[in-house]
Amino acid sequence: MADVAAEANVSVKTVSRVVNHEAGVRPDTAARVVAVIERLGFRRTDNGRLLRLGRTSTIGLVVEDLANPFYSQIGAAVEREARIRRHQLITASAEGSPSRERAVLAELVARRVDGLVVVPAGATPVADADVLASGTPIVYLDRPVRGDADMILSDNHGGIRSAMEHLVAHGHRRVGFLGDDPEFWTARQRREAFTGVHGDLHLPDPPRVCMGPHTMATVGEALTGWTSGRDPVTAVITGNNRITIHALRAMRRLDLALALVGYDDFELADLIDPPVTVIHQDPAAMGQKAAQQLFVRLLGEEAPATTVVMPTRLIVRASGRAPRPAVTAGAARSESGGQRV
Amino acid sequence: MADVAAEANVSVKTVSRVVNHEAGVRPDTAARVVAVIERLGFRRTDNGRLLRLGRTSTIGLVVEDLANPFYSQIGAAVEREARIRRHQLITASAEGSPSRERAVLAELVARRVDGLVVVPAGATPVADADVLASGTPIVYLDRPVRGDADMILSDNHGGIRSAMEHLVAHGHRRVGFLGDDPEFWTARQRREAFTGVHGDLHLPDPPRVCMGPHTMATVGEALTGWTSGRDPVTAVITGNNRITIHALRAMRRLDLALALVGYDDFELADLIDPPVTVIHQDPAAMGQKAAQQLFVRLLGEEAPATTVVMPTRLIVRASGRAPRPAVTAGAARSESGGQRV
DNA sequence: TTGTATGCGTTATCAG
DNA sequence: CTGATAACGCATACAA
Repeated sequence: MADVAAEANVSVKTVSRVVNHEAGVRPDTAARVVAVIERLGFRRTDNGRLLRLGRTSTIGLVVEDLANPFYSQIGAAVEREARIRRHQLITASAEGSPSRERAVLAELVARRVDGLVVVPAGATPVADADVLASGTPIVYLDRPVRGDADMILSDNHGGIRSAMEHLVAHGHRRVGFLGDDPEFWTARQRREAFTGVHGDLHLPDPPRVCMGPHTMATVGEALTGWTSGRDPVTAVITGNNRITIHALRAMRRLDLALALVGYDDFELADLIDPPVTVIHQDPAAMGQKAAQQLFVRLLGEEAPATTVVMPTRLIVRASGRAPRPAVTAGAARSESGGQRV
Repeated sequence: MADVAAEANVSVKTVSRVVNHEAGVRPDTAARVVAVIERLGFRRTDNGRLLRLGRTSTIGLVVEDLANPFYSQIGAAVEREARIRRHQLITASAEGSPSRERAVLAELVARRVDGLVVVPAGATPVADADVLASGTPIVYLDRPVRGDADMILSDNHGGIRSAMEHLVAHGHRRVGFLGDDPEFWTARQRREAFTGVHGDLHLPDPPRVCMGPHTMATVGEALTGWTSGRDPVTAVITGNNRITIHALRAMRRLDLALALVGYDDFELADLIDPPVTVIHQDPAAMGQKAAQQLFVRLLGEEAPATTVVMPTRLIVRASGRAPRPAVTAGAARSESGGQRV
């Protein structure tokens, strides 16, 4: 900028004015400056500007794994909202580790991002002290934290309930729940919803629950156990998209034909045989909501922290009906008249 | 930092030394400073530091759509490489628009990212002039650009060839190609590979090609056309993951049972009926390679631009064999002895 | 061992 | 309308 100023025989401030389209520059002066800018190929650097302005026009997003479709859809939505508002998005994976999450947040705070959207890791997430101290606005997503903060959550209880009611309506009484690592709040939440609804619907005790972390092997073992004894399970609910996939593979490999409702919709769920009934949360909508809430804060809104619970929707395909004929599931009273699901 | 200095009765420089763990500070002084830092909750801001240092420890990633698994896997890999090297990653979606890509790149250059990984948009991408002028190291990914630059590409020709050889080995002679928008270089590349190999293998002319942009409807129309006349097509190759999915849905809806090989692997391809044979590119490996190459440049490597072509791998499942019995595919000489695929 | 002066690139203030 | 100067938060060179 100094170069341009020297070349155009004006002060840096005048160049600054031209670059920022500020009023109060004589047209011919402006034209001269513009010409020099073109000739020298000058581009304003944001660093100095942002240092001076005290903002970075940057927001940070911290999730567990950017490659997981659930998070990548959140990421795409947050980035879009940011771009609309001329902000840039720094993304980081915490890889499920609370300590890494703290480190990543510290780095983002050090960089003075204007705000943060975080899917918190760990068993009982606490509003991050560093972030709190820095005063950086933050919106937590998918899982709540102890402390006063904006949160966008999903209706886990409602999702599980809709799944179980669906299964029961199709004659299932013995339903198993394959949950994720109880380290995750959502996993515990869904487990509690499962046992709660299990009681409400007067299903035969004990409720079968197997929490993760899961691999296809652990899922397979659980399913084998649940189906090999007396009173075999005829349906399972899986606690998230990864476990759904493990379960589908395990069922395929073990040649089990259980009814299934999966948490999280996934692409191609309709092309699997049978098409998979799922509890749909809308990650794009959640991400958008979180970003919007963050920008409300960035605009100086001082209202008390809000918690938004986003609804889920049961997408009925076929896997929630009675098991396939291959299995002799005496207890399952199929309602769908021999439909091969 | 000035506050801390004042409070501890030392100079800013001493605080700086303590913060950066530089040698040459008396332990008791350091302790005093640390105490004040704790008390005031001081955290160094990167802005000033980076302004002074002339680097930002930030790299940028520009792709078409962060929610597409192909790109989100690239994003996760690039972010991981960046994090290992204590850099942060700014991601942006160009949404397939060259003008938006230019705008996004200009913003990243203005922010003085240290380097860029870009999946270029547009028909004939040219090394971005702004980026070039700024001297920002850049690695292009998945599609080449005119001009001298590092590129990580995928072996599109080899991928298509492996798919066609597989289909021919399973008795198919009339194969259709459903490509993406010829706007994309990869789409054109794969189309050319298809027609080239089609000739090499002496398959009956004319080669059936239908380029996008595609919806399930356009894919359905193409498939209907190809299968309804005489000399019906018995197998199709799809040009990327989105088109594969359109094709699967269309075939399901139209009750067509064509052999299929899809470009790009996708989760659950093995659970579809029949399991989908795919040409696998490894987006994570491509992203990692691109980031590694970028960091080589960031370390000052001055070697001439390199182009790396990553191999593809045919993952054989079942969909590439003869069509299902439902179709009377006289021309398809199944080799798999009645196996029900 | 510690401090002073200076500069990174930009914008704000206020005087001309 | 234009410019000189200070300031943003930090690091470097050099001096004490």
